Amino acid sequence: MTDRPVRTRFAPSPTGYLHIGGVRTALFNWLFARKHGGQFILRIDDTDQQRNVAEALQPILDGFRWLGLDWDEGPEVGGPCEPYYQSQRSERYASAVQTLLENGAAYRDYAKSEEVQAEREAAEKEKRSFVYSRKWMAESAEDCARFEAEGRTAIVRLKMPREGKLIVKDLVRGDVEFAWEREQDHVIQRADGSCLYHLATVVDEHDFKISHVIRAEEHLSNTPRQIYIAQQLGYELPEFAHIPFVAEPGSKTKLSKRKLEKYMKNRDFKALNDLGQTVASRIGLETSAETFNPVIVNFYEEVGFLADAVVNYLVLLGWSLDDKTEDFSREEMIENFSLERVNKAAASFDPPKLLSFQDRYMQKLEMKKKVAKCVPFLQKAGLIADPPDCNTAPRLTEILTAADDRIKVAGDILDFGAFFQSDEELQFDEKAFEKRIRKPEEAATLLKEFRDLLADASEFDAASLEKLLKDWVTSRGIKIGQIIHALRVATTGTAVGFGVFDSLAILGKESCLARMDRALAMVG
RNA sequence: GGCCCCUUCGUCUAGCGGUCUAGGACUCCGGCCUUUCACGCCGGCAACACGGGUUCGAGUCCCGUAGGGGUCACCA
Repeated sequence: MTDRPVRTRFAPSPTGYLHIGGVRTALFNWLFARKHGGQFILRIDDTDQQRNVAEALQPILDGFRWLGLDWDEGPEVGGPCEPYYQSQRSERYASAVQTLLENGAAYRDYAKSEEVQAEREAAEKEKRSFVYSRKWMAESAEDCARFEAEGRTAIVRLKMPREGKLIVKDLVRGDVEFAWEREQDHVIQRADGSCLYHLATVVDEHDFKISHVIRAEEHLSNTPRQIYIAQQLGYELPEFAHIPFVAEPGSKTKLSKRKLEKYMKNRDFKALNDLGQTVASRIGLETSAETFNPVIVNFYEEVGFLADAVVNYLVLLGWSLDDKTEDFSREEMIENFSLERVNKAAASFDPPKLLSFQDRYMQKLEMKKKVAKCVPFLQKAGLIADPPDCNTAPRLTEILTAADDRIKVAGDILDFGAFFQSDEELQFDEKAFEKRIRKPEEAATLLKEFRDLLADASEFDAASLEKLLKDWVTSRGIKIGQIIHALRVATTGTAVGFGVFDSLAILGKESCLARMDRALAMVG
């Protein structure tokens, strides 16, 4: 470990959405920086962006904000190392290329891409590993002139060592050895002067004074060339930590946003997705599989997950403290995080486990906050006014109290839409109505009898109603099951939900009677 | 295919030579609770990839095999 101030970074591409695997990587960077009192920096990889960057970046920044992963430097907040957008840093890259050229660590190459491709194929055919012949390498101004006279244009390649080895010291994996002869003369600058990723990354890391490069393991094999670039530029090397990637559910393959169709065949993934779709359709959210699915973090926000639950789940994907602790507050996470305890093997994304964290966090959430989380969903569904009137909070509190653990994500409040609809609007679930009201012989009669009893009730709280019904059931000589299901369907429209007496009390006498009358009328 | 990485219950993991008849969590399966649903509670199934070493002793160290994965761009 160096004694440099700790500075970590995450470099999202402005693609319009935040990938869950990327978030896990960002989280580890953030945690490490916070733990060591350092800075967490966001750099934007927008070099090959055709689209509107600001627009495509917004969901990503929103995602980070929602998760509570604050960045010390980067877009919107600025910082001493501006600019943080790669597209604005081309001069820095170009000057680094110039230095490399002057050092002899890079050269102008006049080969046409077909020519290099041909060499590559020939090598493949002979089953030897490909090494560029450097046939069109310009070593002097004369060479350049000669090649240019042939109508060729130059790109810049790294002049990589062709013997010896490099040991990459990795904080997660230990020492990893690479042979230089396997490395290629990678292109670092195109004919049009634009620079490539590896060069840009190394320059940025130096300019931003990044002390620890914590990234997914797919970058491990890129590390030698980056180290070479840094060394040739005279940069102090950062520490490297290659963390395992997040894998597909039930597989070790890297989780990707492109393989949704495959994931949908996974029962658990599909269930999570369906949950999201249900909420989305109830709030009239237009969704496309591209931008709204469980691989994308914004999905969780839209559906009403708690950021703390998502983060807690994610931190345990590839990291653990001990053999039993699973729940961590943000402070505890920061306090306990260490790269030494990061695993080496890929961890697959497991929707049920995420859901269980969400359940637990929701159960712990204080009522006031729960109410606040649910309000926007009711508004978007058009069930309450925006801004809410003064009845909303108390009523919602009553409902949430009665609903208890049944609200797993904030969007689940829409399961109880019946309490916000007018008596006339209430939709009866056809199947439930058939099974509980129309089909049982006595149901309608009993419902009518109880309705009249209810009409005379003086107390309309849950406890009184329960006593009322139970006494009546006893005196009438029937079982509670013969009336209670019909009662639920008649008043809430559905066969499932929280306690019937709570339901009646929340609805109030007037609504109960109106709804029961409607139901009875439907039986005919 | 070359190079590199990885390998404990279905999944996330604990385990850093004896405390492992391998622990926890999620899932799953029973049961209890119960007016439905959910929660909760109790119980259960389930793993050291394989083969060699080293050692008095190996899930833990070494080597090999197999399997999985990553990477081999004028993408990032």
